[in-house]
Amino acid sequence: MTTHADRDARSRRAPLSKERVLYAAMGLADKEGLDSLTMRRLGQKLGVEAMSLYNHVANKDDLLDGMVDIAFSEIDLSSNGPDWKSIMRRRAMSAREMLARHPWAVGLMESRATAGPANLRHHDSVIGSLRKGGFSIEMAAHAYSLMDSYIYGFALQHRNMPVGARKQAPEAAQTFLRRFRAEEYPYLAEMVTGHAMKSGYDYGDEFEFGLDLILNGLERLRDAA
Amino acid sequence: MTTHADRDARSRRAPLSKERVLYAAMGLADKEGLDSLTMRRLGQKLGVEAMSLYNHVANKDDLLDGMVDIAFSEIDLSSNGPDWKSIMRRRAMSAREMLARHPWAVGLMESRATAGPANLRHHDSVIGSLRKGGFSIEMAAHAYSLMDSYIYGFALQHRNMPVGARKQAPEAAQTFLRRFRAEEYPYLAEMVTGHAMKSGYDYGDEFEFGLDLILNGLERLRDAA
DNA sequence: ACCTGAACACCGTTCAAGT
DNA sequence: ACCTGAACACCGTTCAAGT
Repeated sequence: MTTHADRDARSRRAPLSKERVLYAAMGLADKEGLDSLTMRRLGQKLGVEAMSLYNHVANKDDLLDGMVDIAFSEIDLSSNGPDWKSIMRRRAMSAREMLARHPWAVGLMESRATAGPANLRHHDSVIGSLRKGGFSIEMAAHAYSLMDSYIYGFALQHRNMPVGARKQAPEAAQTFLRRFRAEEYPYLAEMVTGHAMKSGYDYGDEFEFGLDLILNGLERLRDAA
Repeated sequence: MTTHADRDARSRRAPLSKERVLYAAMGLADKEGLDSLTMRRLGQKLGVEAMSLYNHVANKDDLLDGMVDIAFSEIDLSSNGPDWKSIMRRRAMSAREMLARHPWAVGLMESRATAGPANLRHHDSVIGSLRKGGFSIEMAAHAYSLMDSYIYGFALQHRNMPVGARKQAPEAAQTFLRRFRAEEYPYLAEMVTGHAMKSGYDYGDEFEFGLDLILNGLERLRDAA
């Protein structure tokens, strides 16, 4: 039965478009996780039957591809800066923020076979910054592979942490410790109690240590060449 | 209807066990991808109905947890070696090989909340090697985070490459180039044509460049402390 | 103790039918 | 042109019933 309220809600809502579908999907995945993103739930969120979505995306893979490309477009690529290093540093920090905002993105990259336009633009911009910074093609390939492996790997590790460990390390570490006898894993126990359990510890802070080690190493190699 | 052949096959087969279920699941995921690993297909492979599997694993998550822990146990942790650096290098290379053998493993780590015994043993061994090598707790935490982010991130990147790019780069790069006009992404085009398309190029070879840069950087910081 | 068949509540996706 | 309802072939998982 179609009530007046239904009809009102339907006429009031903005018309569907691929863009609206993609942003609604991102919002759902951000808030409730990628598992909660089903065509039926997404349709429900948009006040529409699941089948209507197929008027705007070819299928679920197309939906996921679109989401990933939007995520890519959120990374800061501005190439004004004193040198390649500061540009790469800003990009890396921005990528990490994006991956923290959209925890599903790192897991989704895996299966996306075809890179979208934002992704291609991203590749081009990064390689361009390195080349203009004096890197040879080979060195630019090395550098890019290294930086992105670190960025995405860090996001993966961060995401795998027991939820609590990201913000309130101490409590999480305690429940963690309870799971095994300290004698069995002495070094691990030492690290948990003597480091991760300290208040104020946030695994996210580890990012800049590795990033700077990598950027400094690349700088050294570039200068030597 | 139960035929003689059915009965024979069933009596001939080894009795099911958690171990057999886990190894069959790994074989299926290795060969046909994680998407192909369904309880029904796994049961079929073992000559059993899907429901029988629940006698040996609590549910699918338990199955995946078990697979991940076996994968972890395949990483070489032997701690004989001249120094922390060579131990860490061998571990990293071994981890990368494991992740290449089991491409599903890196994607699965994401959702595994509870680390298995092999995983905990792994953590303890790595931290132990670093501590014995003269790293402070803080530096060991930095180093571990950096190395593993790189290892898993590299595996993720490697897995995301279009299939062909892993072995036969030139063909893959050509079809890649056909997808966009070179003028639009000049630096990307330069890299593809001038680097990735060269015969003999294998993205997997990039791993050691980054690994050694990281290990050398860590060594420098350790020596300075 | 282990395995099975039927059933349940979900998926993504198709297709003819509505407006 | 866009949306819907019913249907299809799949999932993971349960439960009572078989041996």
